[in-house]
Amino acid sequence: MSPTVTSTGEVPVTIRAMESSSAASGGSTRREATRQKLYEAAVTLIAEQGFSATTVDEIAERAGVAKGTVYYNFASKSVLFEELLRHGVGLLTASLREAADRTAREGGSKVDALDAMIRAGLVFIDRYPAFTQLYVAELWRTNRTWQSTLMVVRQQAVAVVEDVLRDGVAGGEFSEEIDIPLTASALVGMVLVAALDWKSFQAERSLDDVHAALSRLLQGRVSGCR
Amino acid sequence: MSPTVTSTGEVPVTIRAMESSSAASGGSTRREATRQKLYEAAVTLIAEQGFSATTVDEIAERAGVAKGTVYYNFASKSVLFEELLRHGVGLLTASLREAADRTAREGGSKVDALDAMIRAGLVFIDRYPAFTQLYVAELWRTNRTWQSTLMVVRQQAVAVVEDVLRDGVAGGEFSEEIDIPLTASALVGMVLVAALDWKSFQAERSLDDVHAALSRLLQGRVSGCR
DNA sequence: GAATTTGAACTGACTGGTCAGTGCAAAAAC
DNA sequence: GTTTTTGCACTGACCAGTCAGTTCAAATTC
Repeated sequence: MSPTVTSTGEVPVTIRAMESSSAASGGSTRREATRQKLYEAAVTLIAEQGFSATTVDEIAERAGVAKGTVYYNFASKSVLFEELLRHGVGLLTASLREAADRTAREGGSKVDALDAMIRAGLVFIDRYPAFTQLYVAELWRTNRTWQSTLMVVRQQAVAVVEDVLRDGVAGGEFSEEIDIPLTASALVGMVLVAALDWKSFQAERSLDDVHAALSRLLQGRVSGCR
Repeated sequence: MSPTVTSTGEVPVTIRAMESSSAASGGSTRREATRQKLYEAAVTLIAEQGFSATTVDEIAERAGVAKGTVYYNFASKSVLFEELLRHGVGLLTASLREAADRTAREGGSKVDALDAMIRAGLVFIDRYPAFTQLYVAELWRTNRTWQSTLMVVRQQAVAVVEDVLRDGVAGGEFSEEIDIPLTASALVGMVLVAALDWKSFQAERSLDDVHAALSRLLQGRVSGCR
């Protein structure tokens, strides 16, 4: 399930896997290609309409595949959805972690790491807005069907942020008073909501622009300080 | 028969209103009380399951009312939902605005106003977690059905925050460089996501505790800066 | 003040339609 | 010759919305 391997430096966008993956590395079976097409079809439709309102026939049609194929590849509609969730969050966490690691490697501070992760988050949302939408829409639902999958998947993403905060506290860069899980949530929320609003209501703005605004907020440069 | 009939929406408070059992809170009419029960039933179910997965039969049952009553009171399932949205966001914006005004009246700064609004937001989410869940889940959906309602309703809430930021910039308290709409979104997101995580995963914590953590983040006291 | 009327509010069985999932024989693809 | 995909008919559950009929408190009449 690991995304494409990044060999060397050079802004390694580890994300490509979500789009039509032609041959390249691992088991690029025919089956894998079909599943990929189904993911792509499903993610858009479910983001637009929600899980229940999206029919399997629609997904198959959008993917250009027969309905039977859906069931040949996935046990059920909800299994398709769960695997889609895991797939997408895997890409996101890999990208966040990569940003944090790169910053560390380059000797940046923990604030730099957070800033790099904000950017990585924005890049991800820019590329996969539908997935992000869908994720947010389902995350806090009390529905038992996918609750366990969602919990796991949420924890994966938030944990990356928490790790950076923890290191920052340990290294004296952040106040010992901060509440790590809550601050991590709040930071994720900040990026998530700002980015979704960006995509939904001011899509013309550049990523750099949005990033700059969030950076400012992160560093408390909004009110007087500095 | 009666002076009570009105062709428009206006529900006149009838003479016997005081005597009626449910005089206490909002609803004075019988009809109003029923609608209230339906709102409450719908908000919980839709937050749990999503709009499409929630059946009208379920809503009626939970409200202790016959299915026909739902259709007597609302033109359709989605009209019920739209009115529910408007209703809830009305409560939220009133509460935010009240917090901002109170701070201004007491001579607080704009940061104080933002802080008071964060608290008001937390109090709201604490009281109506289901509504908040549902709101977040639907807000960025690309579905055409209620997009207009959602846009209006979103703007109402965010505008309150934007106003405070604008005043703060005008008064020199905030940097002129800040991007008002984006910062407002980000702040809303910060509170929203932190609060939802609080309710979902660490429900035992106190509101003050959560508020303190977010205050710290707002004032940039996380990283070194004072 | 008892009897009667009125109509808004409510009820729940019913209908027409939709959709997840199945089954399977034949065709492609590898 | 095995794996994967196709196409399509079918089923049984489920569900939004309807409608003919019931309830009951207030208004009206006598």
